[in-house]
Amino acid sequence: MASHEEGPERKRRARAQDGDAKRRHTINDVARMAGVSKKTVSRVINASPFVKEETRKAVLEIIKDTGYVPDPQARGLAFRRSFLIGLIYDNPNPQHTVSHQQGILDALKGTGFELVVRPVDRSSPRLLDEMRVFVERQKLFGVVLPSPVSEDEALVELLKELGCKYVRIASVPMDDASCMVVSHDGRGAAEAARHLADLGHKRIALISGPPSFRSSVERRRGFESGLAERGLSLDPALAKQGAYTYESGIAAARELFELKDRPTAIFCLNDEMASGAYLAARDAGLRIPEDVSILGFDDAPIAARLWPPLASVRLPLRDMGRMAGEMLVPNPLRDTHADAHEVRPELVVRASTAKVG
Amino acid sequence: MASHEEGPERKRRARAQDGDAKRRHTINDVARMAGVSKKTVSRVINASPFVKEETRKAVLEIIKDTGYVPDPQARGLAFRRSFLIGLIYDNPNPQHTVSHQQGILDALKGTGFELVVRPVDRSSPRLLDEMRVFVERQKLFGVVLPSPVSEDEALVELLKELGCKYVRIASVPMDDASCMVVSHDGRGAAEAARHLADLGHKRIALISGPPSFRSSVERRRGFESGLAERGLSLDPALAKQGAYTYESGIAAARELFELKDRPTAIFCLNDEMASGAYLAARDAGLRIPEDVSILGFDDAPIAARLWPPLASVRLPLRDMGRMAGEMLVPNPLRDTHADAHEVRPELVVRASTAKVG
DNA sequence: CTGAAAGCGCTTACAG
DNA sequence: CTGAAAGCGCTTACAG
Repeated sequence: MASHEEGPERKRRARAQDGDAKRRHTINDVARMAGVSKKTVSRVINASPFVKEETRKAVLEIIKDTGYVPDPQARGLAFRRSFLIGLIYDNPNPQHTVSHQQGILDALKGTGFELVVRPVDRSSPRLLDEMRVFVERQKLFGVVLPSPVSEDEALVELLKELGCKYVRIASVPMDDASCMVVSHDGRGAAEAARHLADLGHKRIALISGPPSFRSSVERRRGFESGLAERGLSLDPALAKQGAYTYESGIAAARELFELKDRPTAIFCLNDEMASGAYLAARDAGLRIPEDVSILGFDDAPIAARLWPPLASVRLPLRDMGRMAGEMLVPNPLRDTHADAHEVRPELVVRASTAKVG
Repeated sequence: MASHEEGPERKRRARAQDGDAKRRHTINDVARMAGVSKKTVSRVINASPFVKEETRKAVLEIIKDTGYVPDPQARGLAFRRSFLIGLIYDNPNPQHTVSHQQGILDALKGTGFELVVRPVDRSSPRLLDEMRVFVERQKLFGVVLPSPVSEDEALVELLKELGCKYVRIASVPMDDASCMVVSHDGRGAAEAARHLADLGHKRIALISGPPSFRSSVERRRGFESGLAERGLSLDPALAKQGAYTYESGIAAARELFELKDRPTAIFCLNDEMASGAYLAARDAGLRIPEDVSILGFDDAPIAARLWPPLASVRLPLRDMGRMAGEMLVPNPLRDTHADAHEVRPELVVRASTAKVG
């Protein structure tokens, strides 16, 4: 025997091996080993204040030594609530989804909660029925709704009816602050407008997204207010509506380039459409940025890969996901209402914009 | 009273409303209404053959009328197994993750299984410990391992030890066919090589990924065998190793363009590096495809947005995810061992390749 | 083919 | 501050 291995360390090993062979420990094992009732162990697990400090310590030590982890299914069954967070999304942009996911998981790490993903078609007539079954069957603890799903008021009503917590990620406040992460897309768009104006551009065009996306409405509003700050306004002839797609960006930009008095700069409300504008500019024989400045939104991976690199407005997607996750899961260590759950879009300047010729 | 509302239809409504107000129905409600024991209802739910057809029908009707859905937590607790499928990924490419997710969920739709996502750092020394807790605590029914996580033999061993089903998605068979979805990246790379050779290129360069990615190894192998089919071979001076990143693509392509006898075509083992090669070509004053043909792999969204549009090898990611999902969840309707779980990469020809000048 | 009993691993009342 | 009993909604043996 290694005689220097004595005292608590040895006891710990012995306990850790106890039953380690087959199944994991249950609350009963822990209770027995700690010499208390399972109810007391339960109180410790759930951080009940009604446990003598001494008892708590003893139980916690056993928990640590045995590596005991409460069974989420059993807890969920008794609680009538699972430890699952749902991510309900309908976004064509994979980067958004993955970044949000990553952020939510940052927040969930170590909490015992897991993330269940659910892509949906927000225009489907069966959406609400599907969501009802999803939430009820899984007894979801809460859900995260990125835009544009976050803009579905009927879905939000359903969640309230089902007693399911939710956090809406959107470009503008549209609910109680305690269940909103606001990205203020409008502020980013305003900054974009000021940037172009400060480069001397007067004829600045806009290619917007579908009005069914609140983000497009807000970005446009912000853009116009940014222009106004510089004493400019959006010429209706220079306002084109796209569909947030590459093809729609090409078409809208072509129309703009065919104008007698064509714009010297174009702000596209996402990078996909900006990519389309690149193609249209090339076809029209226009150089970027010498003949036309182009600015996008999202700072998608593609932005930095285009030539010239596309200036764009970046949203901190992962941070937004993390905030949403933190708002959903209980964490006594965190001052829940400390900060407003808002983020600031950031203008990333690249070579696609320049002083007006 | 609406006297035309009689018979089964009325009974159905009455039953549907029964208790509909508060909670959802349980197995006990269904048993009582069907006049059988809960065990019999359980047998129907689990498609046991030991139920009289008549009894089964009666129970199924009640289930349908009441909208009863078994509680997955309770079932899981009794089964000692959850109805959750895990997706464990470590892939810098969001498109891969989202497409795989979508495909897995296609397969899970209507089965009652849900997908829990888990990004990991495959180089972390704590990976195995984390995975053990994840799988054990959630009592995962099974997991999907896309590459490069699928290449981690230690992780696979752990899953076996824990009795957790798994499906590995990889570029080449590396396990029993019943737990593999094979994408045969090598075949796609061979096709790429033949394509370039058939355009008359002799000096074809390769920019590979890190050897720690099996996909890179397989793509390279396939590329070389494709060259061999055309009586060509890879000149070691034209083989550069990248890191699957944009920057590494720039650096590798620059080296190639500085060679006295530079290549007339470059095959990049992913589109990120091909984007880098575009930049390097521009800097070197080389036109694509007139001076140099470039071909990528992945057919990422960026491929069609670059100028000129990048030819690339496409993998049916969503199909691969769907296959993995189908292999994991039990489905009596499907002939599990019917098809080999393999897919075929597809060469997407675009303007970035041309006959050698 | 069907059912009564016991149990999965927790928690909620309810007592002390 | 602590515990014995009952229950969450299912399933596994075990009987018939």
